Amino acid sequence: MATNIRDVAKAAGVSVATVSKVLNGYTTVNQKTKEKVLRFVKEMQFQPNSAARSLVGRRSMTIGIFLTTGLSHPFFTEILSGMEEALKENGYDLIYLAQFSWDNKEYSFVRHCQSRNVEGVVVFGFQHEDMSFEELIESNIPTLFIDLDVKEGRAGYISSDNEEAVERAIGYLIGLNHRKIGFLSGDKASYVTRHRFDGYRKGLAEAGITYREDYVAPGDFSREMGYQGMQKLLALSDRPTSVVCCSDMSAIGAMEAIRDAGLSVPEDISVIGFDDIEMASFVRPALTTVRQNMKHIGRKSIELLDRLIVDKELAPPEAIVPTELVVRDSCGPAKA
Amino acid sequence: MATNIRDVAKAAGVSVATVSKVLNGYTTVNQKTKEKVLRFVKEMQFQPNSAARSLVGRRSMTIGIFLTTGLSHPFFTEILSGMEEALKENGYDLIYLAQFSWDNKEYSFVRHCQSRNVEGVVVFGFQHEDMSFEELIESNIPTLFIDLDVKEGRAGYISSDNEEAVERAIGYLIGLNHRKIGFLSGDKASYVTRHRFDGYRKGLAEAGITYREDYVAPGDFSREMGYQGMQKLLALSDRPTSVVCCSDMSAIGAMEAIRDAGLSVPEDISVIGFDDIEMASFVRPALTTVRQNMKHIGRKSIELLDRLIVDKELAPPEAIVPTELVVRDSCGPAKA
DNA sequence: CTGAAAGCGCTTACAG
DNA sequence: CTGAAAGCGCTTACAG
Repeated sequence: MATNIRDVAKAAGVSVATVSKVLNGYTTVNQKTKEKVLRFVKEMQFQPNSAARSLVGRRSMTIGIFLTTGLSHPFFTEILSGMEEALKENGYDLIYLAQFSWDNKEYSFVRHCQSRNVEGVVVFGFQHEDMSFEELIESNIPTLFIDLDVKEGRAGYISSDNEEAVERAIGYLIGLNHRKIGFLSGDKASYVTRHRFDGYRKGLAEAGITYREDYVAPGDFSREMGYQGMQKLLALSDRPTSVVCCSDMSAIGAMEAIRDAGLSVPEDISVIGFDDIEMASFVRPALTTVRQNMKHIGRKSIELLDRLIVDKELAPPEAIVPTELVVRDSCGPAKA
Repeated sequence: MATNIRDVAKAAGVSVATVSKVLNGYTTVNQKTKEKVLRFVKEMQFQPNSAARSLVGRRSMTIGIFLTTGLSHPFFTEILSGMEEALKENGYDLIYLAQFSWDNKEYSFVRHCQSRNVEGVVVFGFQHEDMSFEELIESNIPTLFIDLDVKEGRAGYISSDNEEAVERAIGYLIGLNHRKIGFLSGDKASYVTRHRFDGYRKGLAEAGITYREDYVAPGDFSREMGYQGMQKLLALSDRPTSVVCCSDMSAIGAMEAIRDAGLSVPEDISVIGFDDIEMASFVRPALTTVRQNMKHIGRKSIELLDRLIVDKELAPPEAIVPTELVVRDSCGPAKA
């Protein structure tokens, strides 16, 4: 049906081996021959069968993607758009191994990758306790974790600079004379939450403010838990005048709780979000938040993975991406 | 490295052919043999190399996806989550052919599909005028278009019932005594806009209302154009008391224009959106809108495609998915 | 019911 | 510089 290497060899009057060599950039082939072959390749729109190629041990040029959340995680969308660019630039296609599910113990993700001849894997949405990555690490498949600090064998990771981000947010609030600053936590088990919490403590410490446990409300990034967490903070006799949240969604929930308590943002309480999702600029007051450069993270994750794939000796990378504080209308000076 | 069919054949003490046969469900193999083979397959976690499989003409179990928008289209996210389920149920993996770009004339998407041995393709985000689908149609690769009425060869499509949706929205407004109903158009060239416009005219006609060209504002689904389009409508001496929009984003833009003109929703003007994106329930007033069942569309698109792949004789499908009017706070009775 | 052999489309030593 | 041949891991007639 579709043209194969033999067709173009025949058309060009050379052997299959020669066509293969020009396709693979061997320098030993004569310039004239090379040009002739290339002409036919182009004319016949020949594109080598990737299955045959990977079968003989050549590169498959596919990267697998592995998510807890499914492809539809709102957040992942932006990561993807960054990945796309880098994928294209480096010649990869992206394969989503839909067959996999964690709960199926009979099934091995690693085996699936191998059966698909995937060259590398991006992993997103997992926490350490979710599972053991042993099999993946031992398989030696180049792997890049997003937002999880795995650095072992041929696996590295990339994440925002979560600690510095919150530290800076705290600094901003302190500049507005806040001293009573609450923290609306994300999922406790999560890598990013831990680092954001570290940033919180560090920011406080730098300003000489004593850490108060009751100023930290539990959460899980959701709007609902943001609402509930904020209610707890509001119930305090000596309640905070500001709060930094581990996600925009929970910040939005917090703002609702504040409003429902008859208070207002930012007059009574200042709130800072995290992520800068689209909605952050839509809510009223528009949310001041930490912008994560997810697009960059997506692009970089592919670039790092590519290097890991190409260079077998490369030490696993560890990339920390700067964030940006986007100041909008949800923070104001602390009430005296 | 990874175990192959020869390893399990050896372990089970049978020939490679026999292993292959049990793997492929041949009924000619002895029950005992079959069980033995299966035991080793499981024990050794054997998973056949998909490259070798597709090379011999067996199914590759991959579906390609083809988008104008990139994977990160906010809308596509929900479609994907529906696709995921159906992909899993039917044993496919999803491959995103990142290498492709429309502007590259040297490059053929069809050839890329062929070189990847993709069994079917889902196409999303294109309009008729964007390009010619000739090559794709002629290739006879089973194809499913989302939101574009291509039905030819082995290509079919799926879309929401756009016409009925707007017709019903109009009916709802008429029930609120509106007679002056505007239409905020989406991209003129788009399939969905055309059908929504048809629904608009039909809804009007059913209520015996004369169509007025000046009640139709141009747009492109964006917030900005929603804002501008609404401004045009507001400038009319005899302005509409309500407007149905071709997207939630443009409805949000329209609400801003109304507010900026010193009017309010729904007291002065009622507005209806389209899509029911997450933000629709966040804006104030919460947006009454047409909910598209994108998840169902995603799931169904894979199911239909699977049938098309499996049954070579199947006529190309055409699926129209019902919508739902989600009533929130952006519509009220027409002012007398 | 089972297995030996050919072949899918490529690449890569190897010989010339 | 070029090509014949072996082989990647599988499946499928075919013979037994």
